[in-house]
Amino acid sequence: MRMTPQRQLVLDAVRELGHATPEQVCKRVQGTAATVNITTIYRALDLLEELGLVRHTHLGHGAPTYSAEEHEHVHLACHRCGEVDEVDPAVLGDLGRRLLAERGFELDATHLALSGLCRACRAAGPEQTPADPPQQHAEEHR
Amino acid sequence: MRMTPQRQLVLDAVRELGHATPEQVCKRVQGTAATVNITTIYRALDLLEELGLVRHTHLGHGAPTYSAEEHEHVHLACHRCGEVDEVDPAVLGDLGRRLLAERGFELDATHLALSGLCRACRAAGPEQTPADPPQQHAEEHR
DNA sequence: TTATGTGCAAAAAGTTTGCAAGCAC
DNA sequence: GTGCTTGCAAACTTTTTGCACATAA
Repeated sequence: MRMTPQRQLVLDAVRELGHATPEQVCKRVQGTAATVNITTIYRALDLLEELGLVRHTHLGHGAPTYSAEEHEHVHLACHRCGEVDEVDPAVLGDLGRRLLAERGFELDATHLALSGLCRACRAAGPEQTPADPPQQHAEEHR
Repeated sequence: MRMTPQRQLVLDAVRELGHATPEQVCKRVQGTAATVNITTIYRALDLLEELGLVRHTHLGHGAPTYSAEEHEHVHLACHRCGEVDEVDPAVLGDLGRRLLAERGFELDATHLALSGLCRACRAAGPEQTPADPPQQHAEEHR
């Protein structure tokens, strides 16, 4: 395989964006090279993932996000507002070890987010339907 | 709202299936009432979720799965074979408490799966491309 | 030339929406 | 009749596939 300009742009975009959906990567790449097709983005992401240069994480709702491999931490996704926080995998303590011992399950903590309510949303109270439904804050970004 | 036959069938299906995608729920319901439309399944699932009778969990790949509310545990999803194991939320130990204290993040451990490699896939070894690619065992069920 | 990579169009999968018809009260 | 519910068709979003053309070695 060759590190083509398109693939390099995709890798750069992933590194710069931190986490990004294929759609967002596409936008970014097209800022530099407008003709690059979304198909190429998907293919490049798959390939870069096979090479171990990027990984993807499921944040809960629709699209997975891609990030550079070096960027390794556990994601905390708020299912009220969609905010994603990042924490050191060390917070998991010996969970990985216990799952391995008890269930034979080898945890990859960075691949999926942990879901819950972020500080801001907890502070905002448990109301299900905010009186003034703040746009961009829909449940799970539908 | 009324507990219509369709909605009852959807709820029953979710309870019987344990975890199921909307598609699977639809198949099941149509076993009893063939004319029920997939649209109705989606609407019923949303509604039952608002009522707190079912919840959905993101297992990592495409479709979310629905399960009955009483069915509460942490999911371990294998990203090699797609198997989903279930464990008692107690395995998480004080993780929830620590995240709350350190990050103000209120964990809902049942909403997202933990991802990793199941015992069987670990035993099968780390080969990326099995010599005999077992169908139904694609990475993340693409 | 041979294999690889790209863009485009179309297909596929999953989900949502609009609307007319049906049913409960 | 009024309003909630359903089925159907169509739209939409995200991702994948087929194919012809371009490009590198």
